[in-house]
Amino acid sequence: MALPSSPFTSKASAFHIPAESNPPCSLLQKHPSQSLLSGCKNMENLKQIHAQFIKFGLHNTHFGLSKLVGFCALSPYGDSNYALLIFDAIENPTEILWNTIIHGYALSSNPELALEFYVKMVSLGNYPNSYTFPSLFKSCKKLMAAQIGKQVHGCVLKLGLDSYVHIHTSIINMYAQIGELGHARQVFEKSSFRDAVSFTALIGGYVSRGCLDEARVLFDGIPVRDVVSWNAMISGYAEVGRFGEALSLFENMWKLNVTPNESTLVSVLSACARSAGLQLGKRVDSWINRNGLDSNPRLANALVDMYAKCGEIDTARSLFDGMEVKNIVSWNVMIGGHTHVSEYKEALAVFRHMQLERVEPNDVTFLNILPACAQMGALDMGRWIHVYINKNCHHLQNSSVWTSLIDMYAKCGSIESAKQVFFGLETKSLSSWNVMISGLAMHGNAHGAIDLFSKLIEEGIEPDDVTFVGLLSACSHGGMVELGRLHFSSMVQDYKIQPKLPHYGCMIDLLGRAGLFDEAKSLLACMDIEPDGAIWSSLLGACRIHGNLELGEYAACSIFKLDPNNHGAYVLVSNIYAGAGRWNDVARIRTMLNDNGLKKVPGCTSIELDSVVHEFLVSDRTHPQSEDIYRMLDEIDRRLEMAGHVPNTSEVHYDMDEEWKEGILSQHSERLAIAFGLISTKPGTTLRIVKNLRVCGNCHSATKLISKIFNREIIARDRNRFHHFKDGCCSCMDYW
DNA sequence: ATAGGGTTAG
Repeated sequence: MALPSSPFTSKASAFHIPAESNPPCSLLQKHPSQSLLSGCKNMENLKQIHAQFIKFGLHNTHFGLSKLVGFCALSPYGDSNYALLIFDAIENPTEILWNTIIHGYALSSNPELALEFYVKMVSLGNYPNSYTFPSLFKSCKKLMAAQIGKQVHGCVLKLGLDSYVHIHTSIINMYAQIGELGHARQVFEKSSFRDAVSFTALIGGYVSRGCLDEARVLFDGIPVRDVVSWNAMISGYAEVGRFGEALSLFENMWKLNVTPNESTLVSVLSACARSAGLQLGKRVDSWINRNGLDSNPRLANALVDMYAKCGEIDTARSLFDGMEVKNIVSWNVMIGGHTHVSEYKEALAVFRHMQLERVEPNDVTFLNILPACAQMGALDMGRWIHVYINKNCHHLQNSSVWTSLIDMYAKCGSIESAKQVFFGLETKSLSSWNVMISGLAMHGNAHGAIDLFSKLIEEGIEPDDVTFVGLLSACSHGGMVELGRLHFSSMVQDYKIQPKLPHYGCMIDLLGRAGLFDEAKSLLACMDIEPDGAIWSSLLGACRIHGNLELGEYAACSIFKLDPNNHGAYVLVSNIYAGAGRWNDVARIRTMLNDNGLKKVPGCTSIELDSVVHEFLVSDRTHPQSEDIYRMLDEIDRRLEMAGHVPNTSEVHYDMDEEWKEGILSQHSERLAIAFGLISTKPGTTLRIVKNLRVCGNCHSATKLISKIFNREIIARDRNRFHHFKDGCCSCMDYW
């Protein structure tokens, strides 16, 4: 096999190469150390190549140095400090070297250094040329420095360089992205040549302002469109949620045989993801496979996201599991995918996996994982994230993360920690006020929620509809009829906020619980939207408390029209019949339930221990420590009995609560979780449990006693609210 | 040899 001849043997040695002159390129391009640069993927490698350059004397040539500096300054694998090190050692850098360094800084996260170096370059007597200015405009754009940009534009005109196509386009791009669309348009129209690139630069300005129709007119006017023009338009439509137009444009592009590239496919898959476009998404997937692009990390991420958002979580998961290289986006995609379809346990598992692989989470990770912690009551995990953020994210700008943290603490039962985060915030976003108010409401601290609302008003912040949901639910949980009415009418009259379903829901719940059925009915009658199942359910619940048979039947019928399989409604209406002694009707409902084969949502309670969430179903024996748990259950029963607790077995026959027919009361899921908590934690530790259904009356009174007997604070979240059990009492004052 | 437009997760 013939080896390629070295440029420095025989023929090459005929050339005399002076140290400071540029040798013929043809020779150097063939040199092994030269071709190594194009395959260089990290700085270690670069330093070896640098050594080779020195060995062959290339470090004395501006050509060789330009190549080295170019890699260090421009490559994503480079290192601008190393570039500067080489650059500073050069006695008289050429314009090319200056341009390379300036370009490198323009691409970096410190684009102001590009401008600094430009000033230095000129002050040392070098002349900027057509290669210098595009980097300067890019820097101005990144810095949003309109004034400096205009000054640099002035320099270009003075030097007569404005007709260079690269400069011309970078000026349009700068003005377009900096909010000076008029200037961009002017430069564009004054010039004699307009190609796809300059068109697209201008289009970008319209797109970033959301002016898609103006952008489209320009796009349609491009003489010869290239793939980037298509991408700009497609991603523009996708960005503002005009998915149909984004996707039909993509179909057009496909028909015209323009080959999509990575950017096109990423934008299209994201549009599919956000518009449930599974069919097209699958076609794109198979195209990606056919063209061997399936190992492209960005495309793989986009595919996982698309499948997850289109409901094919299992396809998404198997793609994710099969990915050889996972980056932070991959993990976030996957965690978000599970959260999106309410698979919170899976989301937490993926996050734990990510921790084990030592992948650093970022703000998007937190925004995806914190709601899963909140849902599952995974307080330890939530705390870990909070500590992590305090330790590692000093420059966290994303206020939503703080809001999510407050929400997580509140929903995990740690309202004190929620308050600490909230009051520690320097700037409080409206959402942070909102989650804090709802959090206090959830915990039954109605006065706290109402006080906080007053504070918000005092600070001159305008509340929104979400604020009022929290406020009204506080009134409802606290049974504050007068205040509820007041705030409801103030919302409409003073703040011009149209009540939505949740607002009506709170009011009807409030009025119903207080037995004010006439007022509840007239509110129902004047609603401008159809009441939903939740509203009828709270009315039905109120009817049960007050034994209102007639309205209860009506509410139940309304629920069955909307949702014939609503198990809870059958139970409630049956309880109303039982209370009125209408045993035939009780039996009739029970038969209906059986005949319809209605499956209730099984009651499930979870408790977190050392960042692991343990879930229990009624009479569950699947837990590895089941034996110990049941031993503890017996102990609890024994001590409850000693304390005089009488299980309400006589009522079980007719008072069908939500865990009706699920067997022995003392094996309800919350009892198992509490028993597990008691044997797994040190005496005195607060137990936090999360139940998916409303807590039953029996367990409620039992838990009150347990808190006293075992001297434990027990914080229980049920479907509606929190119960803080302490010293034999519950914070809900038996009102839930 | 160094220079222009579009790019993903919430």
